Amino acid sequence: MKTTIWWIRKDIRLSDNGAFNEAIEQGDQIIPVFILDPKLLNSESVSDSRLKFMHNALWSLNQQLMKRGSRLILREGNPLVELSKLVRETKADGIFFEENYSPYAKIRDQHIFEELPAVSVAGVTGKHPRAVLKDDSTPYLVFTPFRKRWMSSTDEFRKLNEFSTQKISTPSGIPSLKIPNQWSVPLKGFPASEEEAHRRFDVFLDGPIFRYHENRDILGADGTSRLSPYLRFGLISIRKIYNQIFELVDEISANRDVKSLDIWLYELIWREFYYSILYHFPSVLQESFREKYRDLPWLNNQADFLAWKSGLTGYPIIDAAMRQLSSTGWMHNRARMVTASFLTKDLLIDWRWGEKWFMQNLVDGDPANNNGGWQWAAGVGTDAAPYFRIFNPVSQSKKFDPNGKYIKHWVKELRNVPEKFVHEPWKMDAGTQKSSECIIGKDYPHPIVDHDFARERALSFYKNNSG
DNA sequence: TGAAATGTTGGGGCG
DNA sequence: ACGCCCCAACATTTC
Repeated sequence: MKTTIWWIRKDIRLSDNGAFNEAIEQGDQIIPVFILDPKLLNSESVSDSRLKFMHNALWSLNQQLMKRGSRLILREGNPLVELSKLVRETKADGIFFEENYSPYAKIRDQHIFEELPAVSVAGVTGKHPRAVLKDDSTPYLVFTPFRKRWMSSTDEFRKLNEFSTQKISTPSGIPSLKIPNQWSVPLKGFPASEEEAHRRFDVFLDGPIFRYHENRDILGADGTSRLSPYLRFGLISIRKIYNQIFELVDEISANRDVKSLDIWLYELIWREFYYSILYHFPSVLQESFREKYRDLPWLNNQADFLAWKSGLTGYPIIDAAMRQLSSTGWMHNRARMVTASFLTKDLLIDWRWGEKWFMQNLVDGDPANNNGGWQWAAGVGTDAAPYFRIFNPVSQSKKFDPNGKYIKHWVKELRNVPEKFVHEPWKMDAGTQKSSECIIGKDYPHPIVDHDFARERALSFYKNNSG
């Protein structure tokens, strides 16, 4: 009788789960365990929404396990200590888990490999970071060639390990924390279950994905998949997503345009790219990838930072996005770029401050992608936007929220402002301010900085301070 | 996955 | 009819 431990981390699902499958293959009895790691949970970069999403996901996984005659073992503490205890208690022969790429995870897992009979299985990304390298075996630093190499073979996505509804045998009497009832209360907007993840993906494939190219940047539209938190915690397998996409491409390419599918696929490959960057260059979590931008003398004005966080900058598009983030834990990707550009270029605040604030609020916050996005926006990372690419918050607003739908949804002070002024309300004359019940400086702030001035300031800041 | 500044072209008004 | 100017529209360069 062999007993195996399935250690659940960023793969909270049963279907197409390599580590789970391996544990099932090797063991007659399976112990599914999740370990609450105080090192991670007490970090400054945890968000309430993300924690809640994770709790919901674990609750839901436990329901699925119970239906199959098993249950989730919940522990709290140092993973090495807890796993060692669990091995002693259960006489388990092996521990199986999905490989993770963050610096903390790599070191943690290294110790576990040294002390315990542990085996890891790749799965966070469709392709392992070591599998997508230049001809000289060094990692790609630019997205487009990375993508081309990544795309050059996709055969490995043709097969999946679908998990049926078979029974799972789990021994009784294994000590476990009680799963709090609270964990069943779903997070608004993102109910966390494997079923919901698959439902969302199916809905997206059924239509929106074909309009993704035209709709994805429209802030007020529902043009994106909103799968990010599900991918973040592995409620759906990325390999399954690639499998379905490539199947769909084959199916329709004869008679329909696949451009939209490609564009969405590119976004997923950005995810692969940033996991690869973090894997090969773990220090990006502490400093700019590009050395010449490591010592920029950021202004770091606390009042400006507070205005940005609270959505009170006086630029409607920025404020709408920042309020969407703090009230829902999610922000449209276009808005992430615009707000990140504003913090770094217009306010000259250290990109790491913004990165941390996003981590503290995002339901999908993940170090690899969040860091990659911020370094890109600040112009200090791999394949970053050059520093002189500065977003204009007004033209971005006019372009991607043409009728102000997104702005008016999140910035109620502007609800009666005429369309003509919704992107730049400070241009309203006194009469219009009065009739739209939006006095600038009273009901809604003046812009905290003049963009034309800020743009020039940013250009000389980067130019003069890059070593 | 930018936007401003600068350059070029061509049509139309006008003397 | 012609030259001149203006400027919108588009293209290219620059930050």
